[in-house]
Amino acid sequence: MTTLADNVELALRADLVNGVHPPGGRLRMEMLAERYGAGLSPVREALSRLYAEGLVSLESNKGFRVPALTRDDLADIAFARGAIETAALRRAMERGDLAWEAMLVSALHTYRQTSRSLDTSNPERLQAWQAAHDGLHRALIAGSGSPRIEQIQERLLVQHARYRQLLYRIPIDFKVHEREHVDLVEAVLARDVEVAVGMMADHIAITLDVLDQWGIWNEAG
Amino acid sequence: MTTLADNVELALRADLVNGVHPPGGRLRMEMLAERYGAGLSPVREALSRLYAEGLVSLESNKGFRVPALTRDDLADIAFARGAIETAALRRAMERGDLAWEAMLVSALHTYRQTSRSLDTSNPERLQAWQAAHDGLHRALIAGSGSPRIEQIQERLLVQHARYRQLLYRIPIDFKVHEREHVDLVEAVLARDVEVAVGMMADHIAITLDVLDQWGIWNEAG
DNA sequence: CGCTTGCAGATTTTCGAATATCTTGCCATT
DNA sequence: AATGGCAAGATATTCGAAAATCTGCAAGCG
Repeated sequence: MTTLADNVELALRADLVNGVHPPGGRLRMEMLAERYGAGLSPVREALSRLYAEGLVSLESNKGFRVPALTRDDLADIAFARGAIETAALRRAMERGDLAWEAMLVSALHTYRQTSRSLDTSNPERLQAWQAAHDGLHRALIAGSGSPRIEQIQERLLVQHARYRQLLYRIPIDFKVHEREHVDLVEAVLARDVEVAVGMMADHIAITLDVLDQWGIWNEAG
Repeated sequence: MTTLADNVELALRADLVNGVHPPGGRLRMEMLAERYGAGLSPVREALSRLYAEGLVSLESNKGFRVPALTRDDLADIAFARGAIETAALRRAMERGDLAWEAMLVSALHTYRQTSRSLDTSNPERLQAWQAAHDGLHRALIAGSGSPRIEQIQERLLVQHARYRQLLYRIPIDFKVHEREHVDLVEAVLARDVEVAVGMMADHIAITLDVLDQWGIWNEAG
């Protein structure tokens, strides 16, 4: 049996990623308690965990807030992801076994299928595509065998996901995006370490470049 | 003004690092509340944060525990540190300015002085040396300009610090240890990226090797 | 007119008690 | 002797109210 705080944490994390609580805004305890059907204690515990995860901010005696979305912040996420995921990928390619390869191929397949039937105006399809995309990134480094690296990556992915709201405002060529991943997995399976790591680094850096080109940051923070 | 939960978190983190609460043991709420002079709410909030930080574990309806010290866990910390700190160092060496260099030299000086007057049986001196050592590692990557990388490193350093208890059971050649750091900083200041990054990687890996050689893991977990 | 001061309402933070869950040991049953 | 169930105590979790803190505004003062 899970505790109430666990449930609230889960629901709250999902809502934060989906922009239900506007970035930059306050998170009033009473409002949250009502929304998630719990008392103040479980809500506060959930927020405390999310605070340590970096998904909400906290100022003493002034309560919790949703961090604003800024260019600098996204750049930082991208840099951290680059560091973590390239190191993890390198290690996964050195020690990953057949089971890992199988998982990777499976994740790629799921991603390609959801990518093919993607329709950004259909929330359900979008959700499935996002899950598949993150799943592929998780699978890529799953072979590294490092619980900490996986946890850190997981958290960076969640933080990155908050920025997808912005990304969908501009026309993305999903074909190109899909090709990046297909090529990357191909290099990984060929155990071509330097090429794969390089592609991973480029891929992670691209999101920021795209947003910069479309001048998103004036309107959004 | 800070909140009670903040104070408890701070005190608890220090105690966990210093082994006041035995690894593998339970952390009973009432006992903690008394020890830190607070009610259950602030204690629970502090524990919730530390849980998300990875310093304590939590099982639903069974409370919090101090994670055991195991070889696998230390190996994981070392790997994660290697990934984070080498990437951060590389970037710091590319973009670090004179202010960073000055900070680095200062941190090295403090470390050398405390190292020289080190006496592992003197808690105060030991504490100072530990602080200086961690400070030097923090300074090394401070130039990277990435809040997230710095936070992740900070947390890994804290988790690593729990293992120092074990490290002090064996005779360490602090002269050699000091030399490693001096050489590393020298390479960093010379902006010799590949050499410096390689030294950093080696340095982080060594702790585990040393503990393995002395067969610590049978007695300790 | 501008600045401080203090009050009222809103909100966060903390407490103490109530509730839910787990653990242990005993007893009945097989 | 082993197993299963149950009750009692210990403990974690949650609630509802009290206490502390912040915010905005208006009165008082220079």
